[in-house]
Amino acid sequence: MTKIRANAAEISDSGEPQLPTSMRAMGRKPLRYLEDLNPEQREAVETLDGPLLVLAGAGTGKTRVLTTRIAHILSLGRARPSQILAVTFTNKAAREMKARIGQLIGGVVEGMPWLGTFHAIGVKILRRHAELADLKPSFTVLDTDDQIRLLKQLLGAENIDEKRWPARLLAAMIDGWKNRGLTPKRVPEGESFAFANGKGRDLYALYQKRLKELNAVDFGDLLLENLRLFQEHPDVLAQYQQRFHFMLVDEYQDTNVAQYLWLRLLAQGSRNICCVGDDDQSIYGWRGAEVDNILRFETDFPGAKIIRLERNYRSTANILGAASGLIAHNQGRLGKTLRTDIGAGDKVEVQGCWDDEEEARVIGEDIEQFQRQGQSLSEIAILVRASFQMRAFEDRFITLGLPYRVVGGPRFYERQEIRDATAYFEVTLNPANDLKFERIANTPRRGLGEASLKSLHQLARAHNVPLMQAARLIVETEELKPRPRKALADLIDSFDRWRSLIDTMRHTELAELILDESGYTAMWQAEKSPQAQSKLENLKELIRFMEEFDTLAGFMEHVSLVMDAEAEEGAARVNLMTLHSAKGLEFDVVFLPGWDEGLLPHQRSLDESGRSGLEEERRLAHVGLTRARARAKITFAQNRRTHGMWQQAIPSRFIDELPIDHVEVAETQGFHGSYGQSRFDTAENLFASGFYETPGWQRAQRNRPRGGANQSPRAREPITIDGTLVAASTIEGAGLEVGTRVFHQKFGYGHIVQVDGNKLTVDFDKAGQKKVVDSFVERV
DNA sequence: AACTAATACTTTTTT
DNA sequence: AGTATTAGTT
Repeated sequence: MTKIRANAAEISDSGEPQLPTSMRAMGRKPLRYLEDLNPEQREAVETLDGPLLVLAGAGTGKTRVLTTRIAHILSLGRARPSQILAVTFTNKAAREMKARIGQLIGGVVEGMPWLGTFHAIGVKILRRHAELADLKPSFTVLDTDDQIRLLKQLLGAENIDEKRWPARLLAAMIDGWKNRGLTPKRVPEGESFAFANGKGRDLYALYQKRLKELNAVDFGDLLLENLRLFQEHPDVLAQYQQRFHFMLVDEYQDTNVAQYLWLRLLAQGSRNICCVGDDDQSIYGWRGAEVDNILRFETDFPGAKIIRLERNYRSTANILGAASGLIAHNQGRLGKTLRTDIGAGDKVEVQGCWDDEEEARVIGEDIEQFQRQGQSLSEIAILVRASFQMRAFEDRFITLGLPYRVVGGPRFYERQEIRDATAYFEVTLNPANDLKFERIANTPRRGLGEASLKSLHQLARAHNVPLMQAARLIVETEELKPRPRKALADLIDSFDRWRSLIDTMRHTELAELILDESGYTAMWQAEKSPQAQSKLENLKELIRFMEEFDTLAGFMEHVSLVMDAEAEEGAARVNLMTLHSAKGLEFDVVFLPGWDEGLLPHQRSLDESGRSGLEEERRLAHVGLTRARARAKITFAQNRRTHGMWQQAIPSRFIDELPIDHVEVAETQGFHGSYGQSRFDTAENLFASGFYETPGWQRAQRNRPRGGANQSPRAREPITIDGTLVAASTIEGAGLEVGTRVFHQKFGYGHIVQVDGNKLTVDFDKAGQKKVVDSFVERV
């Protein structure tokens, strides 16, 4: 078989003289890279034609399949690098793929122009056809800050009380609509009502209008505008359909509706789309990811082949067994059986603690123990559900003198000083960028306060010109008091001067000049707070990062999309992070603290999304367990401080769902709580008095559909766009529609005013309008 | 415009 | 409880 393929490679090889020599050289070798794959992986790499879904469980070599597949396509000469579309979610994943393809084909991967994040590729396409989207090719991409700032202005102009209707909420709603591929016109009436009594949709439309005026897009637009471009200009779509001979998608379970539609349009060309993902690792439902996308793959892409990667190369049998047993409790899944050859290993440890402090103490001691055994600290991780849990560990590690690092946290580009600095650069390049102008107009303080900016805004709106233009006008008048007037005039002069230097001065020098002359560096130097120093360091780092680009404009293009802090590899440290940021990573030893009911199945997730929320929490737990190679330890606390108040906690139901054979309940030292030796004793005692007794939980249990493993994970109305079925699933709890009279344990009687999937907006007779989950109400 | 007092938050996070 | 943002005061 290898031989036949090798021949095929040679034949097509000669027909494709454009291939780089390194790849051609590879074609002659009998495709050695295939020999390192197991049969399923190999099939996934070699099944090139038609739609393919690779269900890759945790640790089964997902990235390897993806990268080898690309190498394979190239070496067979089935496509040139520029004819392959490969999308990931994060820049990190894209970088890693580039590096690994480089290793495979020997050398740097030049000319994989279409390997990148959804957003990066979206920008690229949109810039090429900006005019068709009513934009100039130089459009800017707004970050979240700008987005909020803009919406605040809009709300102000519309006289909407920002207290009652915060800009953040509107931003989240608009984001949600964009994630679902909804333009303002298509926003359902009912949902529009959820903001400012029905103004939601109009505000969205207004916001889009302002974006166009500013020649800007937000993150959501990158996909949405692409979609519109493709739908309204079939010739453009056809162009890309013909270009992309092969499409590869990483983490398919995380795609949202807009991304899905985008992929589907493009895939109508070659039909060679390969999606890799794991429905059991879908943990981003709350930000628009549709598990249904992966569950429905066969329907969406008729004739699709599905390959399961079930051989795990990461964890011991006990860890895998525990994780598999846990995830088996989920109903809406395609189902996989993970195997490993690594051996049984140690059982998963479970230990109860008195409170979160003891939890940190116990884990700290364990880590020191491992350290004495020669375990590297960088191979140890603590994975928490919520970031507030980190504090107890940080406190403990500081007293122990145990080096640790917090993974995740604010990204480099999101830091205040970086945003300020780039705002200066942006305004230098593009004076019409009002949002950035506003951001730095009075930073550092130069006497341009609220009042001055307000007059400026008025003038800008009256003349329909950018703020910078308005500023030029206003300094010629008596409108402002002398002091702000002078400050503004100086600022305009400065920007003009900086702009005149763009072509002559080296961009890094210019950047330093701008930060110096604007007084921005001086501002931080004058501040004595401990953070000021690190902010100055970050600014230096920013300039260093700029070296990698040729021009200021080139740098700015990348800044909002591609920049993030690189993890400095120093001395070995214990890793502390959330379960979400742990996805895709692996460690020898993993600690999973806080498996408390209400924290690991997070209460809010349960409240807001009912059973699908519970299942997502279970997937989160599963992701946590499968990060471990050799050892995993789960802990829970009996007492936990929630917003200042001590509260009793009970062990997570997930602990009881772990298969007993793979688990060992640890002796608790110094622990004298109300529970005995067995975790089941505990659970039973707590069953009698705790969460499971609440009416909501019981009702949720009762409404839970039985049987049918093929049940969809979520009940909701089908989503259609342009009559295209986008996300259909079975509709449970039928009969719950607008107008239906319902009863709720806590809120009493009311009638439904809006249905959004399993979320209902109910107007209660006594309690007023509330959002509730369908399983918590009863028809009356 | 800058300080202090009061008030409102508090799951997860990428682009 | 603790912080982060905002409103009110000087």
